[in-house]
Amino acid sequence: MVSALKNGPDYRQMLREAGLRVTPQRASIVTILSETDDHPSVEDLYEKTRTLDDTVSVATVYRTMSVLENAGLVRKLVMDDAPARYEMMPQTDHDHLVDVESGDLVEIPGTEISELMGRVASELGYRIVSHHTVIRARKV
Amino acid sequence: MVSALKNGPDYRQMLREAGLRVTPQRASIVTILSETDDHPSVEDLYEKTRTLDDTVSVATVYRTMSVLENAGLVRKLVMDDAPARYEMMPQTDHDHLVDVESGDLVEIPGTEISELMGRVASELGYRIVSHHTVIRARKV
DNA sequence: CTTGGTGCAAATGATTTGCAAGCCT
DNA sequence: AGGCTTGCAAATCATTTGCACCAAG
Repeated sequence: MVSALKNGPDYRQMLREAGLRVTPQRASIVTILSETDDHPSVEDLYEKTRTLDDTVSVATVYRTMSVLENAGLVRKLVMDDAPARYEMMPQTDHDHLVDVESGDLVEIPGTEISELMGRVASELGYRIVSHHTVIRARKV
Repeated sequence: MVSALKNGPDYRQMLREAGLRVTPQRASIVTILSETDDHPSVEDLYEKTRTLDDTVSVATVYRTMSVLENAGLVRKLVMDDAPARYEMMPQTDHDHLVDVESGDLVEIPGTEISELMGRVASELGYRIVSHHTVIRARKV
């Protein structure tokens, strides 16, 4: 999952295709977010990105996440009481579950939940823009 | 839906049964929240409650919501970008949808969504504690 | 060049908290 | 009486923004 090239052209291209300017900061942030398998907060992302590129500021991480979210490249996970977390927009849709004991974020594979939501919303005359669902659960 | 008695003993009792102290502030806040059919934010709640009892402070509304949530008497709806909203814990379960145009909060009747979540979570070895699901959607 | 991006620090907005006084049980 | 609650104001936390400078296209 880890690319050999730091800041490889793949990420730059992804940005360019979305019609966004490619800055070194954006490339670094996307690199870090892409190669991480947990769901980092802005603060996490900031710290990790800094090890790769120390010109990045927190403000830029916030701004970048916002831009990427609007471009549909990343998904924001709104938490109940903790700062938001982010993931690259998944190709295989899934939902999330927070382990209330550990705080871990577990991915729920499968697309059933959002399909059902879409169906139910359309019965009310709506089309889903996004659904920010976080399930709090405890190990059995 | 609107009770004749302001601050009726029904709400005081509801608090007492939950093992909570009954203060005039709590009674007022619960009265307002119970008799409202939208999903007020703390600020909304504070303003409305003030018309009934001007000794209430915002801090107390926050503290009361927190206490009531822990007692399982109210449900907190975590929004994406706006302050949290609250509703009395519904007997008939339902989910929520935010109209991204108007900001309106629409209730999605039915229990299918949370049933599916529960089923899917249990496949991962979890039992749901709570799920705060808010769907952002746009009118068709 | 020109527009948009960035760092820094200050500003904002929501929610929390320390403290002294007051009320519920 | 004694501990939980409250109001007030100050504090915290996450996120946003103004501004002067810099860089991508």
